[in-house]
Amino acid sequence: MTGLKSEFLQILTERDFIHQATDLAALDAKMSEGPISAYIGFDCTARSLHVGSLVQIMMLRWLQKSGHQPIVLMGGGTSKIGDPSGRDESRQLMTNEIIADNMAGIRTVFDRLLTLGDGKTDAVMVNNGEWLDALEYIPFLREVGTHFTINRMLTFDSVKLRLDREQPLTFLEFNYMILQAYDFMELGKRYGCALQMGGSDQWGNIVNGIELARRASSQHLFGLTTPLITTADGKKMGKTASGAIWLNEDHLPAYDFWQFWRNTQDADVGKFLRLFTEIPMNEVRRLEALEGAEINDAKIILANAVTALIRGEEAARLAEATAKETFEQGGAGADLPTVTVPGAALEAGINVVDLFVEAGLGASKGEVRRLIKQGGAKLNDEKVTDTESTVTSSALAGGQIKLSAGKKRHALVRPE
RNA sequence: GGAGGGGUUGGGGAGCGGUCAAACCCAUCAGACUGUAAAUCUGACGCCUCAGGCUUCACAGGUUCGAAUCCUGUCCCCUCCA
Repeated sequence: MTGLKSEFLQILTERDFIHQATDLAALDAKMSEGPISAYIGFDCTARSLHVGSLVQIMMLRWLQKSGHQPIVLMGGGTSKIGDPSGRDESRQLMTNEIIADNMAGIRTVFDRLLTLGDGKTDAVMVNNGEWLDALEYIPFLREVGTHFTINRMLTFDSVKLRLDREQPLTFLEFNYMILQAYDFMELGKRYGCALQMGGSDQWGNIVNGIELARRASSQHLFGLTTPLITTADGKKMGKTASGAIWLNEDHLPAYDFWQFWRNTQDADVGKFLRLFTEIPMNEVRRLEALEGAEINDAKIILANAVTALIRGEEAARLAEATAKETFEQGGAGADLPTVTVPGAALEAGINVVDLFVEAGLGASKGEVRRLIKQGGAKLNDEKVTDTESTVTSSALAGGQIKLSAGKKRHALVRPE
């Protein structure tokens, strides 16, 4: 993997972004000659992307930083079909309104991380609905359909997996890979896009696009995939108890986002620093070499860097300060989740159990009772022992009450 | 269209008239140990007015003192044949 000339590919190699690539040498030559355009497709099945897409986003960022043009392809058209890759079951079909709304939400991340505009290396956002929605069936079949054999399509993992498990795969979904291939060809024609990147599960789709473009429009395109990012214990990254780690603030508060990175396992620190931050490699190597409790410093740096990138410097600072105050000084940081209760109600006294549920530290009263019985519930850092006890305004400390469920989950209650 | 098999608490999956809020595994949560890590150990894991009560085993009825378990109908899924 040595001897690469282009800055972009050097960075990607050094930071372990590359899993597979088609003709890396030729791509390297092309990229070191001058700027190219490259794209990554994103599904718009939700209003926000989550950390699962972060590797791809970082790649686009590096691409732009090293002087090339990123194209963010929003799957407005393909979201109406649903990628069967990695899915056992068909996705629900989405309406135009939902898709448009989702695209707007997703856009906010790219606004922050890429420079979008009209300049030579300014990123562009494109919706594949632009060309897919207007396709005419017969002409499409004649232009594109002739280049695909069913024999070959059946060998692709996304298809094979479903068939092997004897699960239904609709004709609609079966067409997904053809449309994605078509996307690549169209982007090549319209924007001079020469490279598609994506997760390793996209390899088949990407290769299809390259072949289609070669046969149907004589373009020479390239593909590159990232490895599947798993945590050290082999789990898919980005899932926690409370759900996905969303990139958008309105889906997941910055404090929780920061905590996610702070709680990275030791073994993953180096990998995450490489993939999700722009910290120079010599610094990364130093940080990942830290041992014992010292590696916690590296985790804080990781959390700060990623949070600053995705949510802004200010959000990162606030989250770190709150964490410091809460965990190291046993206090209550300002950025903790806060719930307000009517002053009068607090005056009269609220049952502890109810208060915990109110604060979102338990899904049901039963859960909170259990928490208390097991000694995991704290009020102003004192263990709650009685499920029947009542909390009144006398518990206010500095105008607020701090509730804790276990060591990591905290919330503030304020009267209003 | 015909013949079978099946739908159980987040996932997987037992149970097949009472001893069933329902084994076990995973996930999750808490406690201990730690470093807001991992591993390990312990406990919990439907809801509530919690030593008691209530609602659950696709849905609607029925049989029975008593049903997740038996019967009938409906919906959904799978396999095989056409």
